[in-house]
Amino acid sequence: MIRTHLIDALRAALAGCGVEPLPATIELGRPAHAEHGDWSSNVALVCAKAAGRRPRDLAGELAEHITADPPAHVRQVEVAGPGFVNFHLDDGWLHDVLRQVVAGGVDGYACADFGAGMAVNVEFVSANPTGPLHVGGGRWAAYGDTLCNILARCGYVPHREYYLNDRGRQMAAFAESLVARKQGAEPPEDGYHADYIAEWAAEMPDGADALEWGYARAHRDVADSVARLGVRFDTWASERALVQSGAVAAVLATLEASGAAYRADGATWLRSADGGDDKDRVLVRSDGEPTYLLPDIAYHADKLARGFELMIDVWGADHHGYEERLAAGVCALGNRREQLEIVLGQLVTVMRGGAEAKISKRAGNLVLLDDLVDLVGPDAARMTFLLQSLRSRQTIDLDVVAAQSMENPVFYVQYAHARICSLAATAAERGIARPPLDEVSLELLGDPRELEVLRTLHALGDVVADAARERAPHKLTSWVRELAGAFHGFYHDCPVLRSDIDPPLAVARLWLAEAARIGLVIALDLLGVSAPERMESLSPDDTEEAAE
RNA sequence: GCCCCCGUAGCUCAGGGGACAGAGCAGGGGACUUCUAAUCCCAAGGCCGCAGGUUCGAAUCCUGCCGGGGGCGCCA
Repeated sequence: MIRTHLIDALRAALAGCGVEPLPATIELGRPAHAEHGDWSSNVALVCAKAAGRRPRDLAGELAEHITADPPAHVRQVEVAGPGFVNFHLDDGWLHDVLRQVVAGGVDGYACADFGAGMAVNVEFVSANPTGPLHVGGGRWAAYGDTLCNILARCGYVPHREYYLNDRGRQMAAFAESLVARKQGAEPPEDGYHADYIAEWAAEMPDGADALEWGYARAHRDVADSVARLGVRFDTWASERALVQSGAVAAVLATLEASGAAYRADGATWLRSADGGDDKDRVLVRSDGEPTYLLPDIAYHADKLARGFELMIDVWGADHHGYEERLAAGVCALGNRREQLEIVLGQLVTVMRGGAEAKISKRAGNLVLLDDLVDLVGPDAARMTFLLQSLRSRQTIDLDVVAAQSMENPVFYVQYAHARICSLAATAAERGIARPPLDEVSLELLGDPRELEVLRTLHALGDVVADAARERAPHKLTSWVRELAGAFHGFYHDCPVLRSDIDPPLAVARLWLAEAARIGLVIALDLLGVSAPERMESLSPDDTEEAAE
């Protein structure tokens, strides 16, 4: 809105100054420092060379043009620094933001449509169905689910999928380990030695097929664990079903027929080196068994066959080397490289008792996602995973997390929401209703705290869009913490229902709080964190007890 | 040896071409006759790993080093 108007004004000014060709995009940003105005453009710096003028001179001409016929809310246009054009606006543009937030509401504000209905398959977690989910799996669960939420808000149609590697060597080793424990024996050397195997073996009915029973047990366990984080998969895709349907064999035949696969040394190879990989890779071993690669290619072909235009796979960084060979296989089937996008996340390191707990299900010493959720609750657990970029490694020290769970940023944000609800409830008790927005004197909102809330709310649309484009949900986490901070500051400095506050100002502030509530709910919903109406888990008494 | 990620305040991390680099936590000092102090405010804390390069402008992009993590199988 405001941004488009300013950019249009800049474009018109550039044309008026005889600059051509006009730049394809004109950047407009919010300066870090208040004295640089509300909005700022570097367009004079960017265009100066092509326009044959000094940046500050060009900026000055632009400022003159715009000042002659300023867009709505523009109070002053000035040149600053090396040649920035800075816009100083009146507060009205922020009052417009309040109106936009309220008009859009939880369902309509900060939505985008650039996804254009594209069907996107997002595959995440996909841990082998041979045991409960490790803490690290929670990172992928929280990330993938939130990414889907954000994509949906931008017009994509996301589909949450979990790929079950439900056949092959790992499943066999898992079943053998269950059988061994059931008989009171040690699992095989390369089997699963973690404690849960013994527990599950004890649950397993006599005469049960260990592989089938264990598979179902693990599948259910994983589904329950992610459900506690609010994650529900649309599809649990089965590798075994893919093999049994003949899809894997069909893909192999297609690859061989097209010459993308060839036989050598008794094995069947994919010409992945042609597709950007370091070297060719084995599809079928010389003993006739397929490697993981072949079913994976078939699986991704299957996703496309199901109508998805884009596949986003969320992988741990330890699978990094696998990306190019899979892409080579997918492309060898005639698909475009852009249809497969791999998001690599750095692994979670789990600490317990001062030592690193291993991730391997086989080695034991497992720290489960359920353990973390038991310890801090689903909201804090999910927020913890969403605090950081996937690019940086995350260390979760269970001892620290437990000790500091009350300091988790999630409560800071939830408290802001609870305060707004409490404010609304008190207003209702006192019979103070919010009149329709167009009858409210929003121009009374001019306190820096009030304006900061509105400025932050304005940014939400950009934050959501950026988070979707960059596959970076943590940007939303950062934003919602900012909004909560802005609201807490407002709440502290700007009384609403106090007797010395004039009714017109009180209702304007009530509407401001409502707008903040809408922003908080949008972001918390996207993050998959609850927005409670009151905070009950910690009373002041508990604080004192906790301090003892 | 090659490939990917990271290195920013004491700690955990944002920022990933734009102006004087931010937040939380820890530590120091202050604010509750209240709409919930799970809050707010002030002060302090930085060769943005190092060295070059590109640019009007580099924490940000490029190259090379150093340090940490991960990966380079007819394993999964």
